[in-house]
Amino acid sequence: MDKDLNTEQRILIAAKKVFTEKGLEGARMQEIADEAGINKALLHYYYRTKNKLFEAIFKEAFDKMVPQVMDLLKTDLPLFDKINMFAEQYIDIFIENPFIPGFVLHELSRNPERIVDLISNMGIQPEVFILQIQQEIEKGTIKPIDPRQLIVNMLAMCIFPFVAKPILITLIFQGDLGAYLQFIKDRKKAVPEFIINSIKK
Amino acid sequence: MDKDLNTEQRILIAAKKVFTEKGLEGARMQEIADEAGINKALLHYYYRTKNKLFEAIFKEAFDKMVPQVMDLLKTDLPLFDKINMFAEQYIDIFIENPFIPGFVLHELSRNPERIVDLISNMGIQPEVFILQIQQEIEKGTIKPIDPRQLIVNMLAMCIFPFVAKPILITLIFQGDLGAYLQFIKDRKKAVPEFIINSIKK
DNA sequence: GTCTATATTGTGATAGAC
DNA sequence: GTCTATCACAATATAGAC
Repeated sequence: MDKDLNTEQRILIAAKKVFTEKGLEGARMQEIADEAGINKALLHYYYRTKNKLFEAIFKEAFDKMVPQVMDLLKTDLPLFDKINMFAEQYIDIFIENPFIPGFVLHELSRNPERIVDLISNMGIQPEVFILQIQQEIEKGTIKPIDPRQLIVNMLAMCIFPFVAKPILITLIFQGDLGAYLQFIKDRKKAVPEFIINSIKK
Repeated sequence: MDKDLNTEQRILIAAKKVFTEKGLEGARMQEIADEAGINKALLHYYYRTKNKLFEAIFKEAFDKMVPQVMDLLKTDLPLFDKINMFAEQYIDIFIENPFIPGFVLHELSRNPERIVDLISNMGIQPEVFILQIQQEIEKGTIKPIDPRQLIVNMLAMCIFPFVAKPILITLIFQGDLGAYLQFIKDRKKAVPEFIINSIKK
């Protein structure tokens, strides 16, 4: 499996799989080693401790979760265009990495101090987007709304369906995985439509 | 601490605190014992294993997460009334139990088989609510929308702010916990308003 | 760099006195 | 019922040969 990749790459791929699915505490070094097709000792050779290996994976996951699409909100595109592109791009990222949202959210809850470090390095300031929303309200283009409520609603509707995947499949899709996946794809259009319907005058 | 409670009650309170904050894998029996003001052996006296104790806690948490408010959706109240009451009651539950959403979602992801058992016992059928939405659409009272998208949006906007608490506090509230809490309270009105604005004609 | 074998530690669980 | 002391095992981590 993946014979053309070097050992370190195989470790990172295996570790990402196991850590994102089971979390720091739930993951076993043995399982990561098996997944990578090597033995435990080699894991410690490349990354001295489990925590060091975890940090490498977590940072990568966090980068997927937070900054990429946030840059979009800082551009000078029209508001409705931003909302459309944001939902589409964000949901696409999670279709490719379905375990990332639950993983990052859970690990941040377990260890909130981490966030300050992670965020201070990257310039994620929602102020620009908030300002844009306020200006649209003043211009009378959209209905009055607390910009922070709007942002959290956007994040919630994009992220939640991945965090709640098992319960949604059972409760709403009667175990039909295909129906769930189609539903997720549909959300790339449905979510921005829902948002824009709510705020447009 | 809590000297008027008996040992079993103290164990359950302590276990709820530790399990919901750290999960099954992250929780330590020693920590639960300390929290309850007893020793490890006594935990095993009341609940033979860690898993048994966990199951007791998880079931209670799941009951808070899922059924209570779901009953509301089966009543014959007008649609907009339901949406208002649902958001208010659901968010109130999580204000009282802020760790429940992340806990339940994470543990269900780790062990999805559990869901079928848990749900089969309680009659949580979203069909009634879905039917009501479809009827309102046919009557022309609200805009056309996939009822499942609407339901997931409602759940997402109520639940997500609690799952993402640490990241929201840092990213949106610059570490101001009080602002976050006020924001959550405001959502009891803001969420149903956002939803109804989106679907009403 | 990669392996086998082993050391070390952490933690769930039990034995047995009171 | 509650405690102290201990066991047994699982899991991280290291030593050392190749």
